[in-house]
Amino acid sequence: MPTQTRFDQRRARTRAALITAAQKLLAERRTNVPVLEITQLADVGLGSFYNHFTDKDELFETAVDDALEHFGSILDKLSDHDDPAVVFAQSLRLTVRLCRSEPELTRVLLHRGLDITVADRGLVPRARRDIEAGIAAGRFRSTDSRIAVPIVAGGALALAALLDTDPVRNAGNVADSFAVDMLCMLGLPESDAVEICGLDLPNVDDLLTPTSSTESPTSPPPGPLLSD
Amino acid sequence: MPTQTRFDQRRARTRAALITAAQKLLAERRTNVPVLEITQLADVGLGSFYNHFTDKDELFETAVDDALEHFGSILDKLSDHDDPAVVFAQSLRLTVRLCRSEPELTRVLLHRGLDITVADRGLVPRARRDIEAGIAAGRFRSTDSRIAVPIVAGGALALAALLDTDPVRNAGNVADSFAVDMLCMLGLPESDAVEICGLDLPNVDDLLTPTSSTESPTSPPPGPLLSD
DNA sequence: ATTATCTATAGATCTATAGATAATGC
DNA sequence: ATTATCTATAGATCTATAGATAATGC
Repeated sequence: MPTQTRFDQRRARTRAALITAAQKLLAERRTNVPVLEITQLADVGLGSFYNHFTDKDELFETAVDDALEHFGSILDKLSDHDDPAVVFAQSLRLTVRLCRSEPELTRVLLHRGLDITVADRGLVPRARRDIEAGIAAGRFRSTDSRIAVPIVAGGALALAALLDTDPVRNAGNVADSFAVDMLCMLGLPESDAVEICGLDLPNVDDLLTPTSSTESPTSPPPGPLLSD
Repeated sequence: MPTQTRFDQRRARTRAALITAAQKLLAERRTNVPVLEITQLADVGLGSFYNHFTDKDELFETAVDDALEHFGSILDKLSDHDDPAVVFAQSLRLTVRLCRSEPELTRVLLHRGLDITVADRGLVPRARRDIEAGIAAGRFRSTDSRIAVPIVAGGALALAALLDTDPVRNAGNVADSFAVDMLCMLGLPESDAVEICGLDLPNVDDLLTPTSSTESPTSPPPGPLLSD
C-alpha cells in the first residue's frame, strides 16, 4: 500500500463524495444541474469542485468510468469453465440480474448508453473473448464477432432499460431467456442453450460484497461505486 | 387538404426551421446550447422560439419524434411477403443500411438511445409483429417476444452506433450479417437465414424520395426530416 | 385589424476565482 | 509552513418577455 498522508486521504474523500453525488444525479438523469447543487449533495464547498475537476463534463465522465470499472470487477469474480458457452451465458445472466440488485449502478451505465458497446471494460471484452473462443472451438457457428458482440451488448442494454422501466418483471427470467436467445444466435441447439442457462449461478450478492484481502472487512463508509 | 392560410404557412415554416436546426444540433450531440444559437442556426428571431416551444427540451423532443416518424414512414414502404421471416429480415437489412444513406437521421435517433426500444413507431412495432407472426406460424422457435424485440432493437442501435463510429465498414455486410444472426436467434437453420438475407432488397434511395401523390414533385425546400 | 416575427434588454442564473479559514506536517 | 477546503462575489451567460416592426386578411 502506498504511503498516504492525511492530506491525500482528505483529498480522496472529497473527490469520492463528488463522484458519489454525480452518480446519484446520473441515476436520476439530471446532469444539467448547477455545480453548486452537486457540491451541496456531496456536502463539500463549491470551491472544492474546482480543486478536483475542471468542469461538470469531466466529473460526470469520471463518475461513469468509475461505475464501469466497478461493474467489470464484479464480472471478473465469476468462475471460469472449460466450455466458453457456459462462461458466456454466466456473464449475460449475471449482468442482467445486476439490474435488480444494483439499480443505481445500472442507471449510471445506462447513461453512457450505446457508447458502452465499444468499451474496453465490462461485458464487451468478456463477450468478445468468449464468442471468439467458442467459434475457435467449433462450439459456436462461425459468425463475425465484430457484429455479434455489439448485438449482445446492445441487447443487454435494452433489457436493462426494460427492467428499469418495468419494476415488476422478474430479472432472473429475463436474464436466462436473454442468454438462451444469444446462445441460439450463436448456433447452439435450443435444448443445449436451455440446459446451460439452467445451471447454478453464483449468488449475485456474494459477488457484490467480497471479503477480499485488499478491502476492509468492516462495512465501508459510503463511497463511489468503485472501491478505491 | 385543409385550407391553410399564409399565416399558417408562415408559422409552419418557422417551426420547421427550428426543428431542422434542432436536428442538426442533435446529430452533433450539442443539445446544451443557448436558445439564441438555435434560432440563429434556424435563421429566425430569438422571440420566435417562444412562439412555438416553451423550452429547449420540448423542441428537442419534438425534433426526435419527427425523425422517428420519418423513419417509420420509410419502413412502411417496404413490400410485404408471405413469410414473416422475409419481412422481418427486410426491415433489419434496410434499417442498418439507412445508417449510411441517412446519417443525420440515424444520429438523431441514436440520441434518443435506448428509449427507442420501447417506441411505438419505427422498427420496434414491426419487429414485434413479425416475430409474433413467425412464432404463430411455427416458422420461429417459441421464444418470448417481449425479450426478443428489445434484443433486436438494441442490437440494431448498437450496430448503428458502430457504423457511425467507423465510416469505412460496409453497411450492407453488417446489415445482412445482423439479420442472419437474428434469424438464427429465432431458430432458423443458418443456411435458411443466409438465403433469406441474400434476397433482393428494394433500393434504399428509392424509398427515401417517393413520388407519392401527397408530396410536391418539385424538389421541396429544406425542411425537417419529417415531411409535413 | 389581426397575427407572427423580430429586437432590445431586465432580471435570473451560473461559473470560476480570490481571499479567508481550517487541517495537517515537521 | 503547507495544503485543502470553504465563503463570498464579480462577471459572464442565458432566459423569457415587452414592445416595435412586418406580413397577411378582409
